[in-house]
Amino acid sequence: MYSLAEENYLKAIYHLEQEAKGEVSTNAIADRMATKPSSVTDMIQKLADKKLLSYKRYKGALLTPEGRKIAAGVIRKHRLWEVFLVEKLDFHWDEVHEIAEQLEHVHSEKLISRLDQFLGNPDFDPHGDPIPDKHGNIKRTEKKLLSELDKKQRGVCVGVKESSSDFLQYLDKKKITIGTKILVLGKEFFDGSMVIQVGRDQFFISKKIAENLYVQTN
Amino acid sequence: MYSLAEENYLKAIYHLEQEAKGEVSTNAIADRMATKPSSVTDMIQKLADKKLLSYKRYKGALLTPEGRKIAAGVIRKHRLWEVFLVEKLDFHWDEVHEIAEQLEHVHSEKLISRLDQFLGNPDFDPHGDPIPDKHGNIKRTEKKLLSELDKKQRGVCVGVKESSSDFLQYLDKKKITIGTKILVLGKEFFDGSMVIQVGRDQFFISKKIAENLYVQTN
DNA sequence: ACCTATTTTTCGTCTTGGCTAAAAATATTA
DNA sequence: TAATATTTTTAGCCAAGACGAAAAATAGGT
Repeated sequence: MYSLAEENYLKAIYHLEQEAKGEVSTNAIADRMATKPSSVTDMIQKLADKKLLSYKRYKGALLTPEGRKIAAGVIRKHRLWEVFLVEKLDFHWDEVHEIAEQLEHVHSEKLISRLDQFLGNPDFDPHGDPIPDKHGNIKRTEKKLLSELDKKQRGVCVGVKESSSDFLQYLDKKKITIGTKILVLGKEFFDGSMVIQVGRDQFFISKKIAENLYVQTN
Repeated sequence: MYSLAEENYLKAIYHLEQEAKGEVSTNAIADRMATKPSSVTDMIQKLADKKLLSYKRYKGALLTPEGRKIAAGVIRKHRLWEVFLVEKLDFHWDEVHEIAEQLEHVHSEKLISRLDQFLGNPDFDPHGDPIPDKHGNIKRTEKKLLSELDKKQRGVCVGVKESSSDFLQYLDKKKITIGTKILVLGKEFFDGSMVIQVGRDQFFISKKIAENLYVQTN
């Protein structure tokens, strides 16, 4: 059984590995966890002793398969609880993160498998992020950023890159959610802005919006 | 926001106050929490500083209204989560305690009020214990021990005193659960044993069983 | 290659919540 | 009431996880 602090470090390192592909630096971990580099060094040495990651002084950290499995387990729990909060307790998708941060540390294999079943074995969380299975494997989809689409292409919203409250509320206002179909009506190459169609509405979106919305094209 | 340790102390003291009516001794708290008296002294001094309980050296502890409110809040969460586990995730009532011990420390007012609503605002947990409302008030029922009933009296099972796994499994085997109607067919004054009727079955129960089963008579 | 800036680590310290051993207060019993 | 037993507190210590300051290693620029 791993401590809350250990689980949070593993999770953060897991995410940083995905984003950066390769060793994760002490500073990067400190930034993401809002802690100090010296604290990070302490902890990654401890996690290295426990064989959850490999670490050479000054060279950054890389999760071992065991460490990765534990991190994926925490992320699995986090995302399942988010589904629960949104689907069953009618929370809005921009208010579930903090609560899931707490729920993800409840230890019970049986609880999480029952929860998974209760929710209908969902593959994605309310933000469109994939939920690892009990072995830590993730079903990856071919998703791209809306900004990568060209004029007249269609896509289905499957997630967001940024998930700040402001951004999620913007999407809500525009009636964009997971599963929403989007058609690109026009694209301005000068500033990357677009005009898109959502349902019967047509409107303008900035490059910044388009670069933070994942869509699936089929 | 109170720490996990603080919440657990408050909860333990709350329960001991109910059972013993009056100041709670250092040793009693240490026993219940499987910790040492010296640790208890440290913590109750800390809680007294925070005005969550009143404490005079060598005289035991008594919760303040504020401390009692917090304790009741933790118990409310514990019991609501137990209902969730049994009603929604099909857990057996003898396996939910440990999980609820973890879930009860998740902090979110909104979560717990939504959960309450989702569960249909239950008044009792799966063991028949009352669930405090959001203000910490408990709806007490006139429950008595089965052992207090006389021959030919009827009662409805509303809870258990002991909730050991062995006992709960015994009840399960005998098809006794919350809401089960019980008729006392005979009572032996020599050893306190009884013959009771449950549904179409009639069987013998020992004094020990009868003293650990709460019933409501009406 | 050298000097400087940045990153990372080490070291000593802090807080929380435990513990043991010993001292102090209270309770009990002769 | 005096002696003893029990309970409670105090004091010093430990581990986890965080911090800042200073030292060490690496990276960059010339």
